[in-house]
Amino acid sequence: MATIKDIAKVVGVSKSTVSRVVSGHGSCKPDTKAKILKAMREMNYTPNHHARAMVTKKTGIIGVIIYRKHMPIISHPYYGAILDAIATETRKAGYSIMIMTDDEATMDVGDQFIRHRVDGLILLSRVTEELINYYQQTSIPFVLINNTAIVKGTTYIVNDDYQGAYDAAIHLISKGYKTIAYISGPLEHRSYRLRWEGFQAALQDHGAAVKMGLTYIGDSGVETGITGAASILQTNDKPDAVFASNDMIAIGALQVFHSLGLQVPRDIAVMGFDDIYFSQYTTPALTTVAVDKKQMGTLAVQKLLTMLESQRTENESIILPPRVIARDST
Amino acid sequence: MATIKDIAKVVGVSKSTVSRVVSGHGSCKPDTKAKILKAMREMNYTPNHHARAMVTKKTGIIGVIIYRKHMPIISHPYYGAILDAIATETRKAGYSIMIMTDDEATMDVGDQFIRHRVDGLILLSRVTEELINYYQQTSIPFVLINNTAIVKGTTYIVNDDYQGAYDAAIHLISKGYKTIAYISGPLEHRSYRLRWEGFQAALQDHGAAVKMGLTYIGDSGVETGITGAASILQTNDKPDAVFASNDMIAIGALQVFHSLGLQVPRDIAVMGFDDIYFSQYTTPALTTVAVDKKQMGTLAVQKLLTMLESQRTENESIILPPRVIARDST
DNA sequence: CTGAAAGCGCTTACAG
DNA sequence: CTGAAAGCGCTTACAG
Repeated sequence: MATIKDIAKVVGVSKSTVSRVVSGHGSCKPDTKAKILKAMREMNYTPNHHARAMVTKKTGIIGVIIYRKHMPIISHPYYGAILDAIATETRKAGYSIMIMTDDEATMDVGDQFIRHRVDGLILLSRVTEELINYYQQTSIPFVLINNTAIVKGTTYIVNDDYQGAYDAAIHLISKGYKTIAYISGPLEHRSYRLRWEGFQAALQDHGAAVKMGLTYIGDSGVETGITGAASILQTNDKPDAVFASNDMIAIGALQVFHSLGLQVPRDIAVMGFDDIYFSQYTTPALTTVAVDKKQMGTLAVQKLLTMLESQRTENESIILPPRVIARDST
Repeated sequence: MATIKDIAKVVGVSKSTVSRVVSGHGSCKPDTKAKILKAMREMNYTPNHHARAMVTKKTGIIGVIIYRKHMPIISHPYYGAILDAIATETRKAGYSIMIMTDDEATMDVGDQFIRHRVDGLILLSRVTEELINYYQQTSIPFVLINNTAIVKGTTYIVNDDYQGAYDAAIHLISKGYKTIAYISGPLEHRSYRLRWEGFQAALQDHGAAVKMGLTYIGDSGVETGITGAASILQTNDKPDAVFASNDMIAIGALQVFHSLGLQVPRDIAVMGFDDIYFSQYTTPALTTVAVDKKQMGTLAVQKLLTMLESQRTENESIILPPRVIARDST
């Protein structure tokens, strides 16, 4: 692989001069510049990023960590959509991304990123307080997306989960449902807890019209929807609607009802949360609360880039407004 | 950030000695080793990956490029699943991955990876002959997954698309369907072309029992299924089954039939290809041909790692066997 | 077991 | 406009 030194020798100039034309910093006489450019092309020169990173202290890499309990994760319809936005936005800004996933909330992926001296970090999902404290003391700038824990002094981007669930409940109530069951993801996670609280608040505010059915709390996957829906059906007080705290769960519920011969929404309505890609293609199409996943990813890199430019960490909390999408399952 | 030099000074030894204990190469007297380790911990030392890469000529990074026409892509249920396997397997081997996507089949993402001096590359999907030639002359080892073009001298991993489509047709025929329509992704891509050929071959081999319905060729997304299904329904000779060359297309078709009040599979059967995660949750659950996406990703990194260890590029073609998954849509 | 030296491929003041 | 020098943080023979 050709180096700056090789091409300097061929052209008959110093490495410094070659470096100047390669990087574009500093001036150079037009015709020697032309000669250098030509040699670069002929010798197939490509700058060594590591050498450059060593001296400039900038790597142009931003690390992305997804902490989550269960695989698969990159392809996950929620996080994957955020990743897509992150990939697009970083690329636009000339940065590269390095992605790591970790099922345990450990620090060794963080350690990897420190070794690589990434310019900044974006952390998704199960980011605990302990983890945040760890990253804070590494002094590398980071922004959080849909973090589990809130720690002050950090910049994070979340969806307004409380409001979204509140709105969802209102939607259901306005449709005339009287008994609403609730299937939830793990309440340790901020988002599921807020959804749960927002939902309850709405029901309390409309106590006369509606009552809470059985609540089933499980994991965040389809299986939870399956077992949850099954157990809900066994109560004496059968609900006429079920709210699932995410679309995966809702999809599981949909399947159970279908296999049991129940008609959705006639026999029982189903509503989800997140608006993942496939929710529009379920049968019936799923009513849900849309989370602006693209915006989350895009804003995260923009905020991070701002921090990198200004050389200092901000602490800003961005709470994105959700939106009820009424489709055919309610 | 503490360097090897800092800790050498504190402990009172040379950088060389510190380097030896950090890297584990070379010997060191137990108690000076202990002192060094202690200092490393106290000073929060983390090796600089770039400095190391410079001298060892190994970066421990493998680049992953997904060439595809349309976004989103990381979250794509087919490629995302492969990415998950790649992420898991590389991590297991102590490598990091850097992911880039490109909607145009250009070389500049390749250029980025050369700058980073990645140890190897995994290229997914729309990898044209031109692109492969380009990567071959960079002399960086790579393996292809589900590549568009086949170029000899390369290592690639594909699904046996011909056989899968053949088997799919047999499945449909054995179920007694008489007229089968076909909705296809772009035939420029090897996989769609082979699926198309395999399907036709099976029909020819069983000419007496079945005939081909309308063929609709479009893109690879859900919309193609929607427009394709709609146009198929307008033929005089209505099919009693439709084969979609991927699950996304099948899902689109399913939706159209549902919205038109047709019962699947009673009025018309639908079969897909790929077995993406959501296919098991459609209504009715989609009959499809499973592609071993996890295996594709895992084998790709294993093959690449072998090449890296042996210091030479292999050329091996791995054709994974597909498997018909009969569910409720046929 | 340990240190001095050279070098990986670049950039960045500093002179001229 | 251009070059010599120092340095980024490591590793790797080579001596001792």
